[in-house]
Amino acid sequence: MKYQNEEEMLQHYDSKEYVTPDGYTADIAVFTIELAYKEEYKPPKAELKLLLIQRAKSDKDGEPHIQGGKWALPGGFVKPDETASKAAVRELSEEASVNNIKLKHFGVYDTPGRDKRGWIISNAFYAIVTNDYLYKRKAADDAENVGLFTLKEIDQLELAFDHKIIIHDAFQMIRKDLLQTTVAKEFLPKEFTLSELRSVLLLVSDDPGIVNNSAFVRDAPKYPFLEEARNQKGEIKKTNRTAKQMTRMFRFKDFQPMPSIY
Amino acid sequence: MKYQNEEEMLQHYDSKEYVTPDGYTADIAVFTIELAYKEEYKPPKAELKLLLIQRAKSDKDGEPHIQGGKWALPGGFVKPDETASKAAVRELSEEASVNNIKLKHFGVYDTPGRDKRGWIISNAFYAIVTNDYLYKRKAADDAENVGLFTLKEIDQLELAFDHKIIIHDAFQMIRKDLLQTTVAKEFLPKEFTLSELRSVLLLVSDDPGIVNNSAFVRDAPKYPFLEEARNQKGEIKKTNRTAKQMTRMFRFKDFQPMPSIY
DNA sequence: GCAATAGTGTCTGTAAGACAATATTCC
DNA sequence: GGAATATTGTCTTACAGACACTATTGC
Repeated sequence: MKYQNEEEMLQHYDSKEYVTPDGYTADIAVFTIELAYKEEYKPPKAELKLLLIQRAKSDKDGEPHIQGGKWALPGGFVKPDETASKAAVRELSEEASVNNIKLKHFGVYDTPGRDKRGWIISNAFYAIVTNDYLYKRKAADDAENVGLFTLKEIDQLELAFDHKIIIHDAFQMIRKDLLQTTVAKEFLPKEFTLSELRSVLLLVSDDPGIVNNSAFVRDAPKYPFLEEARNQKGEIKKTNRTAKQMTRMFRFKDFQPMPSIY
Repeated sequence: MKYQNEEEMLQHYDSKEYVTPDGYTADIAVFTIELAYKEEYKPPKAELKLLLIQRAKSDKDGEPHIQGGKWALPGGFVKPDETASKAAVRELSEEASVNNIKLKHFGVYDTPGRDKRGWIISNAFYAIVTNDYLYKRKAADDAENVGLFTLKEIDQLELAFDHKIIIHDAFQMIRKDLLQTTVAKEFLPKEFTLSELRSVLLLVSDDPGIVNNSAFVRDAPKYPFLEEARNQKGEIKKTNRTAKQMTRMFRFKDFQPMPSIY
């Protein structure tokens, strides 16, 4: 027996005796809903868009960049002292100047050959940012350009690596989560009107309980995860940003419902 | 410019210029429901259990094994020519002689320091096997022992790495999926009685629509993802394995419902 | 007053929950 | 007949969907 105990064995453990991955990356599908208040006193028209960056054709030394010119999800290599999730936060800040956002992991992409550089594993996250964050965005070091695209527009683009697949998965995931969890709140201001919430939900559902406006306003106040926004005096807050008539504002309560098919 | 194009650049790309992970593993939470038909003509009593292996204290050369003696999820290193998902299938077959099962990825565990051997990333899957598969199980090379445990029992065990966290996540995930998808079918034979389905659902829900037997049998036949099992003559198949009285059998249709909180 | 959104009322059919009653069958 | 599960029936209340109607307000 060469080693007496686990401590000693660990000192002799050398991972390079085995084949190890060549890289570990985090890619982020940054969703935003453009709540276009085109006219005053109108409920917004929502559009679900994804932020993509166009990869630079070459780096600062003039070397051609892998998959240069193609559009891609923001992301990059995870450093050994961080989790993929932390790397995602860092990359978003570096590449797209996007901060303070909600992240959720939704998949791992590790098909051999997906990246010509070698055995590279990608963790996919989706993030949701409200529109105003994106106004502050700017292209950074290895991003030539940044843009917002609908799923339809993305299908026309040439995408890097297997990002088209990742993006389709991301859209499916956000659709599911919008209906089964309260993530819709990430697309909305803290306090919102029912027509704003409804315009977000209409992106992903044609349930009559949502489409039918009367039914929606009748039932929404009863949802266990919503409550009316009130001021110090206990009065319901109102706004007229979606209609001439002042309308109630709501907020999400800290309650996670568990819908069931049974 | 050193390189003329992407081909040439790739030839010179050397991942070892960067720090890369020391390992990429797949761990599998193998669930099974023991449908104990203790007495004849009784609906089964269901218990949700997880398969764990006890890590060998040392390998065949007598070297101490990392985290030897502790209980752990079956799993192991992913090879460079496979996906984590494929590795999971292989490991299950090798370590626990479990084959032909449904796998679902549910998380990545990459907190620095989670494995003393270095920067090791684990993909977590859950798998569902019906009871009979497990009767064929046997401990293999680096597993000293194999056992089935309830969540309560697991909390008493000493577990390797961060497997206790992974296991808790796995139980949460299976609970959610049982209620929001049709995975329940993986715990059941292809054709089952309503009391068998109900005993599975009772593990994770106290919804009155499930608890109340009359309500359950009244509504279940109307679920869009269930249909009566019929023979060639078009008659509803029946069995008396859960009661003296013959009872209808059902099967899952190929329909994925999308429950909603709105 | 018009247009547009917010919110309420009405009606009908169906679903949910509780629970009673009946049916079947092995022993 | 008894025990145990399966299945149907009853009743009451709640909810869903459709849609008409009222309210508010800037122009």
